[in-house]
Amino acid sequence: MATIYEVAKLAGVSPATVSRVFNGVAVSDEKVAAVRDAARQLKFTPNRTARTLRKQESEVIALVIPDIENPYFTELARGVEDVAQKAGYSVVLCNTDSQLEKEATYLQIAISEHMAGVILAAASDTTNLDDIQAAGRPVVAVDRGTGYDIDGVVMANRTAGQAATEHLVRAGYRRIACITGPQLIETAYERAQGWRAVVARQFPDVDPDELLRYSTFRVDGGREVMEELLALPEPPDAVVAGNNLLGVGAIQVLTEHGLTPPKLGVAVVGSLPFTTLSPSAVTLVRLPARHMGVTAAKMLLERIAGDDQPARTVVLRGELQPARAAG
Amino acid sequence: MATIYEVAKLAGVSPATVSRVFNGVAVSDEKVAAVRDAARQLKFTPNRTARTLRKQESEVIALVIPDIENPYFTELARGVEDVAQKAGYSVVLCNTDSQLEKEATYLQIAISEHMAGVILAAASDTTNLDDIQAAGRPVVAVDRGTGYDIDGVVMANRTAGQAATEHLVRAGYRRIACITGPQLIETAYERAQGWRAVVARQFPDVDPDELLRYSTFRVDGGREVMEELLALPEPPDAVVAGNNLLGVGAIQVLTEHGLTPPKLGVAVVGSLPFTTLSPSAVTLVRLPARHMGVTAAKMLLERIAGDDQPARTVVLRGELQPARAAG
DNA sequence: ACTCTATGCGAAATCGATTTCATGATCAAC
DNA sequence: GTTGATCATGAAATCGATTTCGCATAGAGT
Repeated sequence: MATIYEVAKLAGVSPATVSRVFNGVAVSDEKVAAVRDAARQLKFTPNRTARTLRKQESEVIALVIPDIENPYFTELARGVEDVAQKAGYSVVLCNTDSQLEKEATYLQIAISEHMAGVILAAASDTTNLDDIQAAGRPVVAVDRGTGYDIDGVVMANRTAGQAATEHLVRAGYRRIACITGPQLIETAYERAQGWRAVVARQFPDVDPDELLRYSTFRVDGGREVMEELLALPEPPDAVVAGNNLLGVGAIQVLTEHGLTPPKLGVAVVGSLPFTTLSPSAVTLVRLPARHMGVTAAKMLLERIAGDDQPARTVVLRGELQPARAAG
Repeated sequence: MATIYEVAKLAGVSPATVSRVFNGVAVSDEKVAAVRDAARQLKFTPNRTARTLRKQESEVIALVIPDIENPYFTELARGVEDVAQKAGYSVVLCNTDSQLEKEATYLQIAISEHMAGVILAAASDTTNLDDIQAAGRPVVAVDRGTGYDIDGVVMANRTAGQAATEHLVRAGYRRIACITGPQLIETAYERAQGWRAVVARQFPDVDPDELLRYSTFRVDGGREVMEELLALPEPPDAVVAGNNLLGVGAIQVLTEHGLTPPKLGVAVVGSLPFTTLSPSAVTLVRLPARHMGVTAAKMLLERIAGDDQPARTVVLRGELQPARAAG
């Protein structure tokens, strides 16, 4: 690859002038022409590494997420990418598998690669952001909080859990279970709290804890606890799934048991983009994951540009999509 | 962030020695201790940008794919990530949306950021790799060829299409359609060719072109052409879907029409990780996407390490998973 | 005892861009 | 016509690591 020096020599100017041409600083028309010409001839592309080293900032943002195989997060990623790309930034997608150690590694890399900023769906609320804050890199939290006072975009989880449950109540179900993710993950906990509030009000004689299951936010987790629920002496007649993958797992198990929804009512907090049930027999509270990504990316870009207003938290609401009777 | 100079000063050695300590070059025990001590005190992390500039190579590899929202590619990404991460590399995930222009931009970035190599699922077979080859960066093709003589990992697409179709024949279906991706994408074309071979042999009186539909590799594409097929004067009694998303779209439409498989036979080339049909009424030819990622990453790492044997192509076979009778 | 090699280590060059600083030219104002 | 401001431009410093080069010391070989 040609360097700025070679371009300078061919154009008969100094390297400084070449740099100025490419950065929009005032240069006489004739030199601009000469430089552009030389650059074209040599197929010059500025070396981003050198530029980053000198400017102490790169046009790369890190998106750190716990599970790249979850469509919820890829949809989020998609939103981030669209905004970033338009602004001339590229996105490094970092998959942590919910492991704090992997997450810490990626955050270190973000620092030592001088990345412009980080969008983080934290593996846990004990994630340590001291170093990256000390490095002055902006961080925007998505989906979950971080324990730091930083910008964030989250879903209205409690409301979503509530809406899902209420809809099942309206549909006539009387014994509504809930399966959700790890208790330590706030999204899992809050959605369950939404469910709990409705159940406690509507069915005061039911012991909520019997019908509540914490699991992983994965398909196999959903399968496992759904089996447990069905094996109860008095099984539920409906279930609220705390995220998309749990929903998939639960529905799989139900189908295996001949309890295809709506025989047993199912409401999912999240979307099922690849479901083959259609028109859906399942109630969804669709979460605007892509919109979350877009919002977070915009906020991050503002911070990168130097905005230092107090930290903001944006809360996005899910949208109830009621089950239609199966066709 | 502390620099190597500050560490050197605190440890009472030269910056060169600090560098040597961190790169495993011979240094006396006492100086090693002093340097490590100083580094710990200052929380020193080497600046990767400076290192990349000097070494002309970074520990980052680019994974360029056409659709990050397709679980097939995220599974692939997962395989790449696992291998890369273990080898100390991080992965930049670049989503091209099958647009040559976006793809070209990302390839330029890979060059100008001195990335160690690229794993590429090309947007089209006209992708231009001249620049990146001139830059001496290794490229491994995945899923699809590139028109260049480089390492690659592909699926046995024709065989997969054939296996899917043959299974439908064995299951008694007589009028088997095929929906696949854009004709210009070799995976789409080859899978259709597999289908065509079987149909031509088994049902010589059928005009294959009437039952073959090229579309996009997306859910809406599958929906659209499935509707078309059902509207035929003489509709098919089974269909082969050329990838996972087409399969999802097709099954959605079938469900809407009350033709839930196996009423109308469905075989999909690919996996349906988030399907809610279970035990599946759908025949799958599962493609080892993750394995493809692992293989490609290993090949790339070998090239990065300097291996210059002739280009290799690895072909992976799908695995037939017959539909079980619905429970 | 006298080379000869090996080894540890610091000084300085290097990677390729950006940016500061100094210089000379141009032009307006009084 | 002198002063001052503005502007284009080049030389050189800078970002922070790695690496070459050369020197000094230590140990091996004859």
